[in-house]
Amino acid sequence: MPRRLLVTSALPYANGPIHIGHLVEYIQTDIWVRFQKLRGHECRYMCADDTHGTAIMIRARQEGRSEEELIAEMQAAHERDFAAFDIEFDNYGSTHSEENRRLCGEFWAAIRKAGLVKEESVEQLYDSQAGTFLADRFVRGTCPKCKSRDQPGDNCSVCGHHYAPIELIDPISTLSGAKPEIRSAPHLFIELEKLHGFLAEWTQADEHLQPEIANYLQGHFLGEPLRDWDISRPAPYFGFEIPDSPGNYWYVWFDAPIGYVASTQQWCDRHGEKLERWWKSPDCEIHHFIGKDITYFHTLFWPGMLKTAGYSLPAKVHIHGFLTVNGEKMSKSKGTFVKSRTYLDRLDPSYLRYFYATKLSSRVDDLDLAIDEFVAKVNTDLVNKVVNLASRTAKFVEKTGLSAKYPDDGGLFAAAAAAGDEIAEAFESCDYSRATRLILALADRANPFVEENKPWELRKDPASAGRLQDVCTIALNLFRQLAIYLAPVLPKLARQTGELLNDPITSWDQAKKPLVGTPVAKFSHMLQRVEEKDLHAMIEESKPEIGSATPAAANVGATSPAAATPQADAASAAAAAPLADAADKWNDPGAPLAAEPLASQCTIDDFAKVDLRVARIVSAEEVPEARKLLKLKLSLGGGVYKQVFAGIKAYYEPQQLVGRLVVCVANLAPRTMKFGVSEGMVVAAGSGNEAFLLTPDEGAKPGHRLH
RNA sequence: GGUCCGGUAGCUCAGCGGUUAGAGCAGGGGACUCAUAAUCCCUUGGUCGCAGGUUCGAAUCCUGCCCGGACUACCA
Repeated sequence: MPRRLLVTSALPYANGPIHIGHLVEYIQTDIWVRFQKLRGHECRYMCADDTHGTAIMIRARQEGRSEEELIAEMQAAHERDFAAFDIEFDNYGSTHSEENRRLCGEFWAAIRKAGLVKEESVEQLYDSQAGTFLADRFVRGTCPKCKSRDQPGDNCSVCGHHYAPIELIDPISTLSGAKPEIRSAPHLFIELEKLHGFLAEWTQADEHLQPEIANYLQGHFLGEPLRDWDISRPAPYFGFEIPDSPGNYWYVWFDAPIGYVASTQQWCDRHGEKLERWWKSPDCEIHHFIGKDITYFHTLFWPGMLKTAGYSLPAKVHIHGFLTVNGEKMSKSKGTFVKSRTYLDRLDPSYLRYFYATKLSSRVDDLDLAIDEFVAKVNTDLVNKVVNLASRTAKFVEKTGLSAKYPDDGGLFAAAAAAGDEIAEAFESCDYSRATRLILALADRANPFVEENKPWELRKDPASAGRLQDVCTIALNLFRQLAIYLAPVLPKLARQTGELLNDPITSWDQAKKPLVGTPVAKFSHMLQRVEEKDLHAMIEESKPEIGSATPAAANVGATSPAAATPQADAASAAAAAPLADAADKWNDPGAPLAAEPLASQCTIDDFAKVDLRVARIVSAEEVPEARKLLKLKLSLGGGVYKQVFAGIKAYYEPQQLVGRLVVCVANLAPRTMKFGVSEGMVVAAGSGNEAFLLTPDEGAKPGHRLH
């Protein structure tokens, strides 16, 4: 029984190009859509560019052109990239469309009618020079808590404190450099709390969400009253003006998800379909694929909007994690922030589609692209195993075509056909890593068959011509099964296989019945091996121009030789420890070392990360409620101070510490403790039940670094 | 600090109450030469993070701890 499925990916923002991180989602979704279509379901894939908001407005202004011109250019680039990666939307729209404007009005009217809208005045920073209110990202200033300068508009990078932009001391607009003023303006809010009961139920019911997400929402948001959602922005703003609130615009996150519906509307108009059949029919399943960063919008606001406006709720919101490269966050300076263009210049899109497939599961975990793993997977799995099957047999049957009757293969084809259900289940549940594993296991059975039947020997004897044709018919049918199962992941390989065997791949069930009697086309390579050097070149190309990073690197180099010596000494001393040394008349016992053996070796670079400084304790006080902590104020000289909570209450009296020099870890990430922020650490020797602070020799000054 | 996820072979992972813990890759040995230096056969390698508990039986369930990651921040 065919299902009706409407599938979406999150709308990419029109402010930047598509990169390999975005592609995790579009590839994941496209595989799922292609799988559903291959299974014979009525499935449509909708997406659009997300075009509204301050960022677009500002950028258009900076580039001296209209927003419309900017978003048209970005959209063309996005669509080109998606097409190059074989991501096939049924409709790709824009949130800046008449369909979307009309639907936003419809949703809005319903929300108004349900009594969910209220108006409140909001104070925001206003840049009178640029003539606009400032979103968080366009403001910098001094942190109201720790007083660090030049911090972003939402939270402090030094102490981690969160605040509103208007709390910043000496705020500066990053648009004009002007000092913004505080202005208040009326904003419209949706009172989401009125939908609390519905959302609490919906998020927990019927596996609409992955269990970890449902659980997270319950604990994180639904455990307390839902906050009102500020969905309007005063002019100037690039978006849709709210019909019953002139001068105010819908916030981009209001109109963006409605863009899913608007995109479907465009598709419907083109195909003579009714929107209701997709968005208001209980027979249609709506599936959203999104990244974990926008969970909040898609699992609370959006279902609330749909429910209120009388639209279908999602059958499932599939949430994925982020891409990391070589185990780290994508980084522009490391060149791992690879744009799809840069990738396409050097590599085959099939590689990335396959690699992501082998890494994706139904969970929200981040996904890592490790360069050597990428190369190994693509070459061994796809080229050496899968494509190799065709590559080593097709040319033997170029002249004869496939046998007219499928020969006895000892049950290989039937076994692979039977595996189809399990593979399909894995695709259905978005567990593509499992699907690809199951498929590759089939390839591992097909190659030995070729090995045992030696077509290269059969071809030498004209009397074996029939057997040769049979062996190759079997091998190519086993190959074709793999191509069918991999078709959602590798549409190009499926097309090539269809051409090779003169029978297009259009349905999952084709894997159940052997193909016989068709001509076989001349074989040409289906997929090139991937070269590791191309990946490295791609990463090099993604790095920004050489800039300010150089002095830092030189600095590290300069400290290395000096610091290398003590390390070498420590290592040799440790190695010599078991031997008696005549010069050592102290015979210190081995207990302390034995109690805490040496840590694993570290490099000089590792050591250089830790900035140890001489510091003076200028004040020390008890923290009455704390069992172990003393609150210390350390001076690094020149008026630089650090507040540190040290776990030495049991061993030192505060007054005996004041004035003395100690060694502190000066670049330790600040940590908010129960009694305040600790901005460093004082080093001390000792096991768990004793502590001895270190004091430098005479002459050391606060601020001296330890090398 | 809290919440969630994870820790199984050198690497990526499967197994998630029932023979002696598996696969692929990498490593070692051999075979083959049709194939994109591909393939095939054999093989080395593991106190399943640690410690308790439940059970006839635990990698698997429970508790505590340690480590890694994600999210979040006076807070579920």
